[in-house]
Amino acid sequence: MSQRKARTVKPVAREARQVPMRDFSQSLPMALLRAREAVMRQFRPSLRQHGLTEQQWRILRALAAVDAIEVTELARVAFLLGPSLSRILRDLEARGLIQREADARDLRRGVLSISTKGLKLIAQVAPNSEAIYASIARRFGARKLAALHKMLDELERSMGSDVAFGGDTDE
Amino acid sequence: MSQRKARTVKPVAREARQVPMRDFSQSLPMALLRAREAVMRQFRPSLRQHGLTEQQWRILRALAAVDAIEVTELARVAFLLGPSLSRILRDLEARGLIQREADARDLRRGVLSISTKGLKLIAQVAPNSEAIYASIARRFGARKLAALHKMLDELERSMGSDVAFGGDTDE
DNA sequence: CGCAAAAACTTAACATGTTAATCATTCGCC
DNA sequence: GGCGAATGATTAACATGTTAAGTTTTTGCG
Repeated sequence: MSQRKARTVKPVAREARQVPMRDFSQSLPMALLRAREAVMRQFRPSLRQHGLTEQQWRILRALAAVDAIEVTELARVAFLLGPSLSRILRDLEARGLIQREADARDLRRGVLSISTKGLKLIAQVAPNSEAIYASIARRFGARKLAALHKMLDELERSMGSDVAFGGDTDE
Repeated sequence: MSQRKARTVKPVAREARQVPMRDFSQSLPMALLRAREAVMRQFRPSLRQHGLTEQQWRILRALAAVDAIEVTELARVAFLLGPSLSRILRDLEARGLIQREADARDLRRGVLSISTKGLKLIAQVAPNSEAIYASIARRFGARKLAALHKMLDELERSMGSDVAFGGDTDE
């Protein structure tokens, strides 16, 4: 037991593990992740039945709300990074769910719109999706839901669009 | 202008696009995603400087808080799916940041612990990370932050561990 | 004992997240 | 007009999310 080199790896002793960090349970990103996952777990099966991922669904919904939209603007609205959006658009276009053409005034810009087929798919998924949302609002409470939305919005605003703390650059 | 087949794809007319869905701005998953991203944007650069991803950091923190832990339990605590965890553990072990051995009583189970090297890395990152967290708490308000945590926890609980609404199975 | 079912991981396969690099087009300016 | 910088979008490369399938070891039980 007092050998200098143990045959099996031994955990570092508790006294040596004292690390200057708050507990995991107080991690804000973790709390947000857990809450979001709990909500998405309700929606995913329904979307999956229709062959859609969460992100694809976001894009279709965003397109259904407008006449046409540019790629960059869609990325902003659907909250997706450019590279992810590029890949998904390629797929959705191949499936005939969306249409795309170049902006005549600026050939760099792509203009997107939803297709009739895409609209039909939305019409199929929407009722179920709305029912799930209603169920969530009922269980959690519409009042509290509104309050939560407000706080999340405030949190986002208070972070600003920049990074607030540089810290030890160290190199 | 009255040709039956336009040479360029035309957006579906507005009247035909009326879809039975609430607006994007009221999407709870979207609000949670945006808030989380706003927060994570503060932490990512610091983690990145030390060659860590968000998930790797979660694992190291979780390991630092205990003597040793099984893979499945770590997945639960760090909120990662098994396959993701498997990959990350392989990488962290190769980098010497964690240790692993098999449970002598049940060879299926892997027992993990953080290494001295891992602890040193945590000690390097933690101060910056804590400073960022403090900055967030200060900007958003400690009171509001606690209230938000409470609501997120309640939301998660109200979703339950199951899916509450079956919906149109349809096939 | 022996063997089918369950449990704990891991691997596989494909979609998305994330940053950096690249490509094509347009803009600003001389 | 022409050319370097800026812009819009895509591609590349690697990490993780997500579901299904596979592997190894245990369990439960006839």
